[in-house]
Amino acid sequence: MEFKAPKKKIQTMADLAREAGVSASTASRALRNSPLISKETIERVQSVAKEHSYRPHLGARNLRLKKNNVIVLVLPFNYAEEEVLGNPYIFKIIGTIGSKLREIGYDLLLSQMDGISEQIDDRYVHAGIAEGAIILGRGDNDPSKLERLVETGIPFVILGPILDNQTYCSVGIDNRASASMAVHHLAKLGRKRIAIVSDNREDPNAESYARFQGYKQALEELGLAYDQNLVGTSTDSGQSGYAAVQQLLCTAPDLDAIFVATSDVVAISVMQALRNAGKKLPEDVAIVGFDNIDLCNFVSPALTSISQRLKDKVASLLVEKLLDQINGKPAESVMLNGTLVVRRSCGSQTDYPLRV
Amino acid sequence: MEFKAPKKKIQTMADLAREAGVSASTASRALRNSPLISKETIERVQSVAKEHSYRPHLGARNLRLKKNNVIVLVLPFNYAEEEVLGNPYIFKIIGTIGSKLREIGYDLLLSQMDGISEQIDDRYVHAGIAEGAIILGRGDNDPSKLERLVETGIPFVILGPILDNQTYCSVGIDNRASASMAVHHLAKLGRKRIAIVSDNREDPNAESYARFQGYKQALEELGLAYDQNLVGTSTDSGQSGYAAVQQLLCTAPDLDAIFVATSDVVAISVMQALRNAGKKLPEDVAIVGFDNIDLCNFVSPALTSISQRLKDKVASLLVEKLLDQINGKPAESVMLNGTLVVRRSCGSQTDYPLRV
DNA sequence: CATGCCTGTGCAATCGATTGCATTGCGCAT
DNA sequence: ATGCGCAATGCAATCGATTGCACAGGCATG
Repeated sequence: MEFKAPKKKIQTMADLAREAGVSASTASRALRNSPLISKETIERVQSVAKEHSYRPHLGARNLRLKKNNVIVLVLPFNYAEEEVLGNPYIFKIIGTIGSKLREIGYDLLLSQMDGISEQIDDRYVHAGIAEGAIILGRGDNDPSKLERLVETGIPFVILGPILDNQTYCSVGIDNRASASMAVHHLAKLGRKRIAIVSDNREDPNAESYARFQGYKQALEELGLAYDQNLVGTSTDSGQSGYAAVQQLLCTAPDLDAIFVATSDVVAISVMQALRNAGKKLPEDVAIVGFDNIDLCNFVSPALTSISQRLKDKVASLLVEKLLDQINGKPAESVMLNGTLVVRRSCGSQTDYPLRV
Repeated sequence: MEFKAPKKKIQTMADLAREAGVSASTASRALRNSPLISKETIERVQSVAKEHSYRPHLGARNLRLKKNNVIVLVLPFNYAEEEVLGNPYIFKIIGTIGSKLREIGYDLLLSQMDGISEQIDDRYVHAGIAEGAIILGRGDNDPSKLERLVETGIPFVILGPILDNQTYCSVGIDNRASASMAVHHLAKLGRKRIAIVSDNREDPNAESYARFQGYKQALEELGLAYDQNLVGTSTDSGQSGYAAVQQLLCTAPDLDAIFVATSDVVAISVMQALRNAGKKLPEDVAIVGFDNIDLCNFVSPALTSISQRLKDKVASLLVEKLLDQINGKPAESVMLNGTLVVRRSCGSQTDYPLRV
């Protein structure tokens, strides 16, 4: 509350105006280079402002203009908990979204929420704190919550798959096609007993469901039989890869490839578990992960993974679509294709070489 | 701008007051359970408010109260760039800080900045957007910038080491002591040729400098000679571990341990590089990293690392110290001790066992 | 000389919630 | 019956920037 002012306290527009010998309205216009004001006045006001390093109070401006240039970024899961591990991916997206928003003069409010819908409305948008929301994934939320959020008229976009009949805008990758691609690749290497590790949600709206469908679809296209014994279960935590491997080696000891549909972090623990069990990678078992995090390059063997082209594309699209809505334009959902980045866990010889 | 109101539009305090048959001031007091207002009126106003799901406009309230319940979290490096990789650690801290702030009714604004000082002041605090700042590390910033920030009177805390004569509050771990601990542990395993990989900043204020000092101090205490050939250089990126190993194997082919002072991610790539060079881990070379990220458990061999007890301690302290300042209390810097988490990269046999 | 127009500037209202002070009405004591 | 005090409520100012409208002065034109 108590600042030591440099000389005289120029805190408000009125102070500034007094110092420059004009009215507050003139000062305001002068700072914004209004054509209504004479050049001399503009220069004088601006130089006084600079001298006293005056900054307009944005809270007051926002109130008057009914604007605020803030969007809220919602993490539906609790990232303070252990599951953080799963997502260098999300972190990158957050950073990129932040940069994009800054470019266009918006600030980013970070929020962790469980019950998505009402809170965004009550606490941020209707409260005049933010103009819209970017939601990073549906988390465990019932899709109906998002439909209710639509009814409030709040602009928002969500990162995630497109559901049937959804009336809002989402940006996501085509999980089904990406998963299929992974399996096709493994088959091309000659693998016949291709397992999947997935978190196996029943929910047809979950990403893992789409990935699982892609797995089955690929098997069918390849003429391979779907075998329940080749299906392993994991959560999002690194440790859960161990359990999945333990299970799979029991039900299908002859497996020769695993598509870890959950995430790269789980895939890394899967590889570790396989090694502990005496398997040679990639000779005995080939692995494909999901997300293409940077660490894929630095584990042994380097991990083949599906890249979601996150950095530019996803973040820009989220921001762009949200702004369209804020500006009253309709925004349609987008589905991106993943790409497969092949590394040595699939027999590629392209690991970083070390010349000694 | 154009919402479809449920029935009548109750957007402002005045609307609500009209609907409840009272004045705006009474309505305002009623919502806040003022003892000045009769019980019946309070109930009536609150029920009307609930019925129309009225929410006060926080921007207006903040303007009036000269408050805003927002703090800005500053990432001094650009996390949108590749270096993100280095820090699952930072991400966890952000999540935990967010939770702590929410508990006490504060929101968190995320900001990426290069020139720290002026921007925080101009854009956020003096502009009435935020009440204070938590700065996650000094980045490449000149310490004088922070001293200038002190002069503005803005409440802030910084995550990082305590510098000599610094007049603001910082929370950090004792890098020197932690590094020393790592080296002592390696020596206890019988290693004699202990190398260090560090980003080797000249800057005596850098964390890496303190860690390097700890390394030298430990060698001295142990009666081991400091050897320039045992010093490798890395940046923060995973890839840089490869170069460091290449260099070290050339200058000191007889090394039997490496303390990777940069980060665990670099340590993981160091291990990978060593393996590619035909070294057996941990038999030929023992490794200790820094940060104790979750992945330490899931690489092979599991990585021994220094834990910064980040989740609770660091985040709470940052928040607590900042709030003290906002409330006018002085806040003193704190230095925490790291702890060494021993895993198999140092010969421990405590990796996750797999029972098949 | 009077009217009109244009350039610059200031007044006052506005955004929405809060709060010091004034006001009303009622009960109780003198 | 008059006055005092207290409980409830409303009025109006406030936070700080913005903007529609009114107004002053200068110059040119009929």
